[in-house]
Amino acid sequence: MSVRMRFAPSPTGHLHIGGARTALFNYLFAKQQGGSYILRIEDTDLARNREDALQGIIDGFRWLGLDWDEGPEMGGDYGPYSCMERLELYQPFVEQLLAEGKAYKCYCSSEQLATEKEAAKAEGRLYRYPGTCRHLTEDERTYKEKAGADYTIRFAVPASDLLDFDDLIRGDVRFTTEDVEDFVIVKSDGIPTYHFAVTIDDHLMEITHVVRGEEHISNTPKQILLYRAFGWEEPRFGHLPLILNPNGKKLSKRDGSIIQFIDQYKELGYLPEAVINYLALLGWSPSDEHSEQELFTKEELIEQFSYERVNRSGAVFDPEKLAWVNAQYIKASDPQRIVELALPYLEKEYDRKLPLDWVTSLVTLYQTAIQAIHEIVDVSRIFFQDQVEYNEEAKKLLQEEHVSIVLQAVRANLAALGTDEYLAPQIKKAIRKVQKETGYRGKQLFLPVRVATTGESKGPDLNETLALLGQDTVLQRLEQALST
RNA sequence: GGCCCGUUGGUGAAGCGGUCAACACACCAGCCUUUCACGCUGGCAUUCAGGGGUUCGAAUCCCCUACGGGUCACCA
Repeated sequence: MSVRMRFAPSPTGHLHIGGARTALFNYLFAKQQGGSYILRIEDTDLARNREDALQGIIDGFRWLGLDWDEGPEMGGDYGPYSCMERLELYQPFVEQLLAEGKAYKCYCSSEQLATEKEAAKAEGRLYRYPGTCRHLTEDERTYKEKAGADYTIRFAVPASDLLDFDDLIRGDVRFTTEDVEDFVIVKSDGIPTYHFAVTIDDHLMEITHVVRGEEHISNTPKQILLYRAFGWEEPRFGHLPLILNPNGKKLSKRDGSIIQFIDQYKELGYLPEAVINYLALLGWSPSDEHSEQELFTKEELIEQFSYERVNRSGAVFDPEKLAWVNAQYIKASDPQRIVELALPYLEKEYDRKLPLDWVTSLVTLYQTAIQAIHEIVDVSRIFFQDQVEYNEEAKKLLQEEHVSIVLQAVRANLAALGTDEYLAPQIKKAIRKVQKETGYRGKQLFLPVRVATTGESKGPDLNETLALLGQDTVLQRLEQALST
């Protein structure tokens, strides 16, 4: 039987790193096994569905390169691929359960249930739905029915029974039916709950492996109960460790401690292959002969991935390591690609078109210095300012005794260069000459020049910087510094 | 609180009964570059949450305790 796996998000918001990581760990295995990868939308919560969320998720998937074989925009033989389009498909299964006495109508209102819960809580008891409507007499039932009371449909959980499964990552996990109450499978608005829809969908779509976050581990017994009620073969289940924030807590949507949405990383200028690479390492590690490798192409990940090597404990998301991975990819990239990615940031910042060859030189200069593309803006400010701003530290440095001697000599030597000679190699020679003339070298020589022309005490290769700045600008800034 | 899952350095982790516990990020130091960054080299867990076992031998197997996390919805 061929492997079929799915990622089934609810369209409630942007694709976040936890979801993307789950999607990835499904994708890698499906691809490795030559199976199918399905994207399905779990949109049974009308109140929380958001119009643009699906598009956001699709965009995120496309950007990350997680191509799906079936699902939105792709179609497939097992469609449709969202619950709300599948509503009529669930109906017969609900009726079957009802007819077989494996499910029943529950007329308890949510207010009533809430009150019972409150009471239980006040008494320090833990509340579990007592099965009130399960034991209704025929009369009571018809009465409620006649009154037109709203109802949900609950699954009648059988008496004590072992509910265990062999988790792909954790091995044997066991619950008993005592642990689960008569849960709702159809809400009072007639829409199935997640538990119900997901198992019907997984079965109908012939999903072979259900891999999701650890928060679903305690939902698994409910789904197993459903598979058993229908006499269906269960898929393999697997539960991924949680991604934690720096405080060791599960990420919540509003957690401000880290950037957690995929589109935000895109906007900041992270490369999709870097995000994939980092996410893969969050919970998974390569085996022996690759144990020291940190950088993996998607193809390598597909080849090497295995659930046996997925960690069982939660992983703290480390933005610094992600940044490092991203920097590795930026450095290794074709400069042309980085230029194309960087150009929009610069043009937006300065609201004008910039000459491509000049930007190419600029970006190339900084390619090894940035960890994300957006940094190009901050780092290259000096090339866009009319005047250099000297901060206190710079001013102090420029006051040092030898500085004016150095700067005057530099100015003279650079001014002596013809316009067509004003290139990095010639500039280098000119500065070397200054060293001979003044006797100053190293830091004493370079720092004043850098500070005078850029206002910064650090930056990329000075000769290249001066060349790109242009002769007029450099001479003018040296002038400015000398008169400060 | 019940149930479930987990616990190797600040972080990601390797390790799967046998010399001094890989590697990477971060951090620190040095080298390189006539400057900064990049890069390179070195340092950074006498110890694997704690305590008991089992064993000639345990981070690795068993038990207990502690701690952390997840979940207990007409949300997914």
